[in-house]
Amino acid sequence: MAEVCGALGKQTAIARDGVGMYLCRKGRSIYHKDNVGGQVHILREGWAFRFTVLPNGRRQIMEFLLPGDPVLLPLIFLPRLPYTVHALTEAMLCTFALKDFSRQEVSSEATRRIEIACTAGLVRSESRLAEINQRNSQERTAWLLLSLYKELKERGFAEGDVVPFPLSLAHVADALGITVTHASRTLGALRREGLISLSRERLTVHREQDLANVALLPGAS
Amino acid sequence: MAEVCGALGKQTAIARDGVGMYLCRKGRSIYHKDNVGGQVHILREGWAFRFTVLPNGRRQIMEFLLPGDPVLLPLIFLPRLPYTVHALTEAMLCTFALKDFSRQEVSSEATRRIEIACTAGLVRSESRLAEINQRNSQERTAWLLLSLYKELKERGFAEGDVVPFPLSLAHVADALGITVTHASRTLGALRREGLISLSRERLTVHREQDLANVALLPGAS
DNA sequence: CGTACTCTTGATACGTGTCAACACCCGTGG
DNA sequence: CCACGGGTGTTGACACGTATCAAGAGTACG
Repeated sequence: MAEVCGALGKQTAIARDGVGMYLCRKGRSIYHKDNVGGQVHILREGWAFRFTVLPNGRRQIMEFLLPGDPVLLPLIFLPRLPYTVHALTEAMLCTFALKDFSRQEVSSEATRRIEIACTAGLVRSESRLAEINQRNSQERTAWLLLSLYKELKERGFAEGDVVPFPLSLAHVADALGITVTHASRTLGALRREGLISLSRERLTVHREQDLANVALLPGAS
Repeated sequence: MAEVCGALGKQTAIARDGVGMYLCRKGRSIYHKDNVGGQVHILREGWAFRFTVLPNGRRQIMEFLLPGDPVLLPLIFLPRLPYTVHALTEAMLCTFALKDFSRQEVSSEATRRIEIACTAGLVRSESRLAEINQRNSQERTAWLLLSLYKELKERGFAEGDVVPFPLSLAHVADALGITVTHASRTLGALRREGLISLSRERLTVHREQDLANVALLPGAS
């Protein structure tokens, strides 16, 4: 279990004793909101995304999950969560039974790390409300691209200023709350301004600082 | 401390030994995002709200806090939070030092309750992204009024179909990500349709079911 | 070689923001 | 007591951003 808890920052986990591991096809479900007593996963390879579907049929993507991310960590504290998680690409997952996280199984120090990782993740996630809700579509789009770009770069998935980008326009649109059509126009504008390139699942950020300005991010001039 | 932990559901806390208690004027700050090592509060009386201000100057109100709510409970796990909390009305707060929550001070059962309350609060809060981002202004407004109404009713603050409502238009607008002007129009429409009345800090919901329909809430026909 | 899906682009309608003016309420100070 | 001033809510005219609908090009895949 030490391995699991060590992974809760943003590093890759190492699967070991008593721990399952499986491959999930692109587009398949990893967790469904009607599940109860699910397991906690760690995404070893590939991408996933967490979303809800509203009564009116619209889908809100809350978060994209990258290799190394825990999947639905709060399940440790709550028996069910109102989200569904799908694999965005082919994904390799390792699984931990919830009972392995009981007080008897983990040290007080490990519990503390789990609490912190879980809370920090939710706080960051909640902050997205402000990032999205108070910006127009161009700013939102720039914000999404830039935050994925920076995260991927930090984790060593970048080659120069190029990062993998398996999202379709529908994913971008549903994450930002705009239509596919408009997402296309907005991305087109960012391209035409020479800020980014985006093709064949690869995103290139040509002028990071300018993109940050468009995104209205702090640290921008 | 048993009292504190018992209060973490949605009940009112009872202040006791070693616990501070103070009055906060309307509009004054309860917690500022640059604080470190703050205290955990429970809102005994009055309302408050939690928000962030973006680099572009726009304010996103994340949540309104009602009597009985813990204020920034996650401070137990994280040294600082990127939110500011202001009193919306005159507010009575009771205060707990963070060290009172250390492992030595509280039982394992109480720790568990805190973890659950903290996580559940953040999950609900994160869900607001979908509620807001995927709805138009009329639906958002109906949703906000209805969720406050139902919450207040559950906690016994209603007299019939009337609940206290100390929010100004600016609060509504900043919570929903629309302008004050437009919030006024939207509320006007809901009034004209006979769904609600709103005056002198009192909200009346005349036809709850119809309001739920407008809000696109589940449980609506 | 189709067939379905994704992306792009255009024309148009609608929702929301912006700016401005004004009414109203309320606290303040003359 | 009244006059003033600021904050808040309402309404109108207009501009702009985004959705909708439709068509077509590009791409993946059987």
